[in-house]
Amino acid sequence: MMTASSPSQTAAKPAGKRRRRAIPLATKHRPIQARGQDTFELILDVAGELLREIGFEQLTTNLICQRAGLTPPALYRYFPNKYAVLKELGDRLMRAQDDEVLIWAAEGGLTGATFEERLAKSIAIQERMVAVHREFPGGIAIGRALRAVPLLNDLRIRSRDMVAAAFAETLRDQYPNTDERRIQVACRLIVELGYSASEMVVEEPDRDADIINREVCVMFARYLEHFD
Amino acid sequence: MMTASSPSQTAAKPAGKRRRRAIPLATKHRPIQARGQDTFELILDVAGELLREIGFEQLTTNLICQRAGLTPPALYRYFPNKYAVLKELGDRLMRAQDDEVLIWAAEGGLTGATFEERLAKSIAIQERMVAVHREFPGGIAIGRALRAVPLLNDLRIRSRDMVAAAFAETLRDQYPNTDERRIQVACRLIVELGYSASEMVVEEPDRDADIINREVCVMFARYLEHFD
DNA sequence: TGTACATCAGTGAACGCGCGTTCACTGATGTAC
DNA sequence: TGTACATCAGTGAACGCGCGTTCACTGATGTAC
Repeated sequence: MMTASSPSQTAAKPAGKRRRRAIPLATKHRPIQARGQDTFELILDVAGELLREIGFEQLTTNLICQRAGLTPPALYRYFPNKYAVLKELGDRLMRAQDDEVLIWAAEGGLTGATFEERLAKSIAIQERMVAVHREFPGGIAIGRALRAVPLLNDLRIRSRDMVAAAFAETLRDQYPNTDERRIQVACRLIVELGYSASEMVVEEPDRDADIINREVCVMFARYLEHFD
Repeated sequence: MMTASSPSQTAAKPAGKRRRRAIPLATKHRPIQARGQDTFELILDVAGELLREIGFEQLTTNLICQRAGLTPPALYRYFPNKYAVLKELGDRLMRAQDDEVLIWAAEGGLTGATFEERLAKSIAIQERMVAVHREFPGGIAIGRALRAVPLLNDLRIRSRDMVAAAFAETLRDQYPNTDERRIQVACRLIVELGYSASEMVVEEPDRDADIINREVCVMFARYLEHFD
């Protein structure tokens, strides 16, 4: 066997199922002084930049420090590991998305007298989502990481379900006779597919962004037309 | 500076943008004898298993070897690195999906006299996609990796576009007056969202799999109802 | 307005581990005659 | 049907690198009096 670090190895484990160590994600100290807050933000900025350049797999804490002009213990003061950095970035990206959606929902969401009006509102939020994703430094790589890393995926799903719940709230009035569970699933589905479509747009920037945004919204609108 | 491996370092690069080394993905030798083929398959099986257990980030060549009862050079004989293993798995998963869709398309695809008939056909293929994903060892983790690793993402997109092209072929007859570009985008979108929905089902197994499958197909069907 | 002190923030240098990779080698399989 | 040889397949052992992490320390900032 190659590794023998385990002290209490009783019977030779055939090919040990490595215990999935719980990766701590919480930030350690939040900075108190202004200088520390700058460093904290610098680390996140640099991490986003590096994510865009090399992707999250190649990302290491050492590399972040090097680029930021810090020594490792400085980063380590705030983040226990690179996943904590990713989580903070993921939190912020999700929150940025959530905020846009909640504002949009508070302003009426999908309500509109005609099909065209509702469609326009749907396209508006879809385009906002794409914009948020694009403007966020390293947004694409963060989006990918959110799907790929199980721990972060939970984050993504919580955000999506929260948005979906807010969306369901607005639909419930419009479709009072529709089964509650169906409304919920439909909302989760619409939000998930909306995210997918915006990632599709962001990942393939040359390819028909406007058509994709429009068509996916047409899809949602047609679906909701026949929803009850 | 921490690293100084570069011999011809002229002016101190401020914080060197690491050159993204091209990762070789092709398998090296394909095995010739039966024994070698078994080893090749064993490596892939074990890799799939490990992917399911620990995810692709924690996956290492050493770990695959250990679990498979091989020494590293045995793996290294066939695969230059873990990405090559992933690529082979990704190829196979994509091919399994493609095959299902192509068979389905050859058998008529979405054609049907009534809305209900077309919907049923759509649900059938959607459920097949979910099944393929589920039955494939490590399918979930492979799916995630396909999105997260840029090199593999290209693979995914090629597969999707191929499927979309086949799908477009069937739609072209039904909607002779529709703009060609719109047909293409719509097909890419439908395929992408179909994949997303099936991943959603696979990732959250307890949650309303049947409803999700049905609703996403209703969405597509309503959309296509008004497509021309 | 200045001094003493507590706390916050970051440094410099080093560590152990395990990952990817390689080398020279042995053993297994197939084939020519 | 057996032997010699070429090629395929896999081993054992080791390597260098860089990643995550820690230690004891210095310097910066804020605060009490």
